[in-house]
Amino acid sequence: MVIENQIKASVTKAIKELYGADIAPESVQLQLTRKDMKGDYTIVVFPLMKVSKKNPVETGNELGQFLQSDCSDIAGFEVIKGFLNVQLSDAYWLGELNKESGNQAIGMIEAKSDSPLVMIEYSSPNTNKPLHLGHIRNNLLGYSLSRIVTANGNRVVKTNIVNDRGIHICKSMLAWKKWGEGQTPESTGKKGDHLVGDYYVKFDQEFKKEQAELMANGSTKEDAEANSALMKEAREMLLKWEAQDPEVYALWKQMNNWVYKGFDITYKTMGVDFDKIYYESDTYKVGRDMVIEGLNKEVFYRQEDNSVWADLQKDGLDEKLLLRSDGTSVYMTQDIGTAKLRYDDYDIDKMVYVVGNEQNYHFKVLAILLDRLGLNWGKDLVHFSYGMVELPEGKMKSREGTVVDADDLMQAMVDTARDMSKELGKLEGYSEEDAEKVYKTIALGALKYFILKVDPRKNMTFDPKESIDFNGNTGPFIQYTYARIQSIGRKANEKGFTSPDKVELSVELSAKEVQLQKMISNFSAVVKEAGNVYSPAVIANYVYDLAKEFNQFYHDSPIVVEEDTAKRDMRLLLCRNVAAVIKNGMWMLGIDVPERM
RNA sequence: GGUCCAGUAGCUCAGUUGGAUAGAGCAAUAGCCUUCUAAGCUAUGGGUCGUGGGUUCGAAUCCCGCCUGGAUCACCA
Repeated sequence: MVIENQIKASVTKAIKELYGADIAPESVQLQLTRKDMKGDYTIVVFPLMKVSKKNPVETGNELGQFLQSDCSDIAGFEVIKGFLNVQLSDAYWLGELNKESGNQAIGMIEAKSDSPLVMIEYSSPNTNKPLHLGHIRNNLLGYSLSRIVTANGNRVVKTNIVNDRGIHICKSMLAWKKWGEGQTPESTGKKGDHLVGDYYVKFDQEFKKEQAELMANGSTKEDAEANSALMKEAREMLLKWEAQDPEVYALWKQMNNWVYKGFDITYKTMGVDFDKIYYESDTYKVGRDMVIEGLNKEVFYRQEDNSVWADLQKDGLDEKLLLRSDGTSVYMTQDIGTAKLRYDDYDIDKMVYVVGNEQNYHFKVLAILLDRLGLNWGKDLVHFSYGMVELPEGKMKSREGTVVDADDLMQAMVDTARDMSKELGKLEGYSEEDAEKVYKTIALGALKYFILKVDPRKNMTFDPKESIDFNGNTGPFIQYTYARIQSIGRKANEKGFTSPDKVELSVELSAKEVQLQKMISNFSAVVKEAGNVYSPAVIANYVYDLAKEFNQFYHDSPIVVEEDTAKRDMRLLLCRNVAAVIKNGMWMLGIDVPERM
């Protein structure tokens, strides 16, 4: 904010004139005053005692007096212990209010054609089972990040790498072939991803059965695993797939398509999308070529058994396998290939991978390898590393059936939102269809906010009971605040009050009103911060605080019913700006706000 | 064992470029709807900020040791 620089400059000047010392304006410790104290900005006096050679209170008072006469926006000050609290004039805050008047894009910077291009990868599902709670966190974080990065004035490409090949999908295919009796999503009425997931589970069950039988007949665990006929069949299927055996390939395509159709529904419900989707079946060969190229350039080396490695010891890491001795590729190879394709497709300035923190090591290695292979953004790639989602009873385990399915969860949230809304008697006069849209907005708002408000780096506990709560620090609370403001706008219109563009600078402001305007003025700094540290949680917490603040203001300040025209205008404009900030903040979280709820 | 991350109220979480009396929500208790949406507002109780040292005018925040939990160090993805 401009005012901050002004105050810092003024403090610098004061130090020069009062104590004859030179200090750098940036060294002035300036912060927003604690909410429970009087004042707007606080200057920490302690560091200045060295040059003032006086005690903190004296220094503070002298400084305060100087500032008040030097800076016209400063209306008063107060020194408490070693802190100089400066109070800005109402006129200053009203000026700030007028400045953002009618700005729907408040807090957002528009990208230009030469703005940095940021590619964000998220979601990255396997095609052998439906999406679950862990994927939800990934998708919501990725999508929100894309919005935050956009709001910071960058061009953004959202991308998804689909892990569509490998032994896991062969397991589902094999199980379907053996026991599926030709079932399809159409014949069963099941979502394709769930149907395929069922066969993945089926494979595992049959495999376990087989293992138990082998061990009952005297095999050791190791032998049983080595002699598994099922596993052998799955591996053979993978080889056939790699050789593009027509039958296997056709089945693979068919089952993957079922899954994609299912995923599309889930993504749509979740409200996320992608600009460009990559498939591992297209990228793994490119990766192999890249590794061979690196081998020729002697960036990598080949061992006697024909496997290819990267030596990372001078980077403080180990050696890393890139191609198996049989020439097939590993995970790392595929990521190199995907990176190469993206590099060719887009003029990427920055690449962000939204992937769980269990892969920290992988991305550290990937960054080094891409750099060695000459991809300019490789070294600076961002691994947006987020923590796991745990349930109150511990980790999700598919074997124990404790995995929370994404579709089920979202459906349950919508049902709860509907019940709650009907019970509260809201949305009377809405058509069934419109009401249903609002239920969905609230349900998804609750889920998204619940997940995004937590610092992404941390593991989080997901308690279904809590997530479905719509009171307190929740998405619906914020949505409700927005709807409330919209309602005020409608009431004002009914009474014929046009929302003003400018308010008079002579209006007196209450502490709450100043506080609200202060928060609005701070919004763009919050957006910047969120962009710098890649954290939707920063936005989430800010928007919550703002909504909380607004509700307090709302509670004891008449708005539409205020008789004083100037005051009413000021409050109406304040409402409008708060609404715009809430809407934009929520947009950055990928959460919609309803006009009524 | 090496590396990385985390530990804050009964529960879920904020707060770390060092600043004032560590904040919210949930849960509990007590209030507020014949003026703008009560999915709201107000009040009360609840803390050795894992632990022991250190640096400093000042430490939840920085440094070192230790304890606890998690991740990772695969010719798995």
